[in-house]
Amino acid sequence: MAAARVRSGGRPTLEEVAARAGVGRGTASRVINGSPRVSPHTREAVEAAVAELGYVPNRAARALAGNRTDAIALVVPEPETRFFAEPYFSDIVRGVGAALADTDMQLLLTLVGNDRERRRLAQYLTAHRVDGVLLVSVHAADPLPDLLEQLGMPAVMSGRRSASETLASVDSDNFAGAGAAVGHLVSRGRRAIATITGPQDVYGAQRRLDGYRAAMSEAGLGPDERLIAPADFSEEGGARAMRELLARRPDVDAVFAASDVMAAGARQVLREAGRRIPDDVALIGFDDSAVARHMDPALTSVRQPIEEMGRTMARVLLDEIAGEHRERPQIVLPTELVVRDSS
Amino acid sequence: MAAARVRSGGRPTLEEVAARAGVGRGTASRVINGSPRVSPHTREAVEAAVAELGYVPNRAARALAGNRTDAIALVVPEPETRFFAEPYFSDIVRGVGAALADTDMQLLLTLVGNDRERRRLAQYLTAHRVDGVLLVSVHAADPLPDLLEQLGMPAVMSGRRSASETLASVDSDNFAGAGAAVGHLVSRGRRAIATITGPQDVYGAQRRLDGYRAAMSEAGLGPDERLIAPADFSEEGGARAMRELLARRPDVDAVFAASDVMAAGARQVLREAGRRIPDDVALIGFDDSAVARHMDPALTSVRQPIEEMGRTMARVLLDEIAGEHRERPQIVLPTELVVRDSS
DNA sequence: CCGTATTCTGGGAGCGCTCCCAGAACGGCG
DNA sequence: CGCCGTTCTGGGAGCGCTCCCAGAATACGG
Repeated sequence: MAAARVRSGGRPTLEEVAARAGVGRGTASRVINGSPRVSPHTREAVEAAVAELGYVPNRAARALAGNRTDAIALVVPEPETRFFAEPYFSDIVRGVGAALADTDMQLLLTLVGNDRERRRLAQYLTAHRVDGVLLVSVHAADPLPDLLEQLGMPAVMSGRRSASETLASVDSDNFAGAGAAVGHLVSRGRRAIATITGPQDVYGAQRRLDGYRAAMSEAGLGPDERLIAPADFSEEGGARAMRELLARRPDVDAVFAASDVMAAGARQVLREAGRRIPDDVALIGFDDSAVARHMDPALTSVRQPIEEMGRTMARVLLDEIAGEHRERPQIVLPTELVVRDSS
Repeated sequence: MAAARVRSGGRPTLEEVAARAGVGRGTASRVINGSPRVSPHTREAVEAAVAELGYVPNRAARALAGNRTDAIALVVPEPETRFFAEPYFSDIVRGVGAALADTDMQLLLTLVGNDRERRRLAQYLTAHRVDGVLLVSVHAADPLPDLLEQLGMPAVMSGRRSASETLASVDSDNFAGAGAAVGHLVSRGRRAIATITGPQDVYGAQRRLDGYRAAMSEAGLGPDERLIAPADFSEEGGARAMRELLARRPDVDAVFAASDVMAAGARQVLREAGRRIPDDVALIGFDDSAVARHMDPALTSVRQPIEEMGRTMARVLLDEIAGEHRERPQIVLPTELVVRDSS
């Protein structure tokens, strides 16, 4: 006759563990949370009881009593097709997951759409549903980062909004990556090296252009604005930009596109114009995505250590939650040029 | 001086909402949970108080008191590179997210590795950390589904383990998809139509082969086992299989690969063998991934409605959690042939 | 107009845990 | 051997909510 109504799916409670180990609830709690102020003998007894009973702490109770949730949110901008595209999303998730594996932190996935939703989100996040927030694909005008900062919620973003980012961030070295791409083209004897840029309100895209410019002047290939065509990270945008470049500088012999997808668009146009890759025009992309590997010819591309970025973001966030380093680290991870057939 | 220690980041509690509305805690709770047993007048008062205070219920307290978590877990097999690859993961997440957007269910992302971890996972999941589980990329021998079933935990999987699946599942019509691919090839006048299969312990891969076989005999192209080459969904596997096929049936004039990635491997081999696509050999893949769109020539492929699968999985799970339909629905969503240049 | 059925409402109990305080047990020193 | 400091321990209080039970308010029939 249901002496005790089945609590929580019949799982043992801390109290039961304590009783079994012959100690008090407080002591059992101490052992489970790794407090040092427990005698070895007692500790063993509690640990044995935990094992025998298959005790797993109730998260909700913990969260309620401890005023924390042991959960972090990965906030993903839903409308951004780009972020969802290979390889970004999967790899970030994989990296974050790896960093969290040894922790008992949970990963909450939160898809948000427009700015209104983002504001509402800030409220929800603070209503103590998470201990910290991972932000990806943040635009310069995004209200969320500042909101989180005001609320004092630990947060780390991938990429930065500007050179003087106030939140903790993990970025890849877009500047050096672009430089390496241009350097490689130069070393292959290319002179009329053009670039197709990403949207300039994305800091990373800015840096790729900066890197291009710096490498060009360093190579003594003075600035020629006709070699710079703006686009928006899309395939169609890449194609359009390539057409412009061809019109303005028909002698172009290399193109550095700030994303693989734009490179794919450019390739299409080059092919239609009868230019052979890499013989007539060398082509380099950015991201080292599946698109690059399967393009024909296989695309040389600048690889970002995305999985490692995810891992690093998670680690930085965990530190921040633990109350360490209040100095908002700005981490920049190296990029790497992956040379294939297109250059 | 700190009359009340800042609770929960200073957020209002139900009690405060109730006080402000001039009602009891119970009544306030009823309004917030949409109980009908509240007078319209009272309801309005509470709703006003909620709005003024910006009240958001504390999840942990709710979970503890209500013995539910309002959270579901998406369990992702970590070692499986395939699942993480385009387009599966992103699209499933997107679909699930969309279905959950109107709910206040949270999405927990759980990456699991080997079987040992999976067993441990079952324990954690039951320790009432989630109300339900979404399983993707399940193998025939996976212990997790049965574990969840025993524990009575609501669960839905993508794909099935066999024809007689006991858990709720959402699958795509692999059989019809394969049939459509073969039918298309036949209608283009191909006769020596080969197939490169996926691992046969994956039910979906089985069904694709079944669909191929059925369509072949229907077209009067009797069975020829030499036209069937097994592989493992990998690019290298696809290449190997293609070499076999070329050796066994040099007259092959079409290949249906059970995944785009395998098709990419096959394309490589065909090209090296001097066979033109589609002139000499037509090629069709499965998944309609980015790889297909960017392949040269663009790959004809069978599209699965992955995002919709995600949405459907979430909906079925929510129903199951709500206690509806205990009959474990087996849903099969239609596939669609996307014809491009390779066939 | 009263009794009874029917709504509506307030608040006690309790979910399982952490925090913290006070008391018990132990140790070292004079 | 007694005193005080230190370590260890038990358990009360409380986190914010839901569940549920009585009691209050209202409605209805005779």
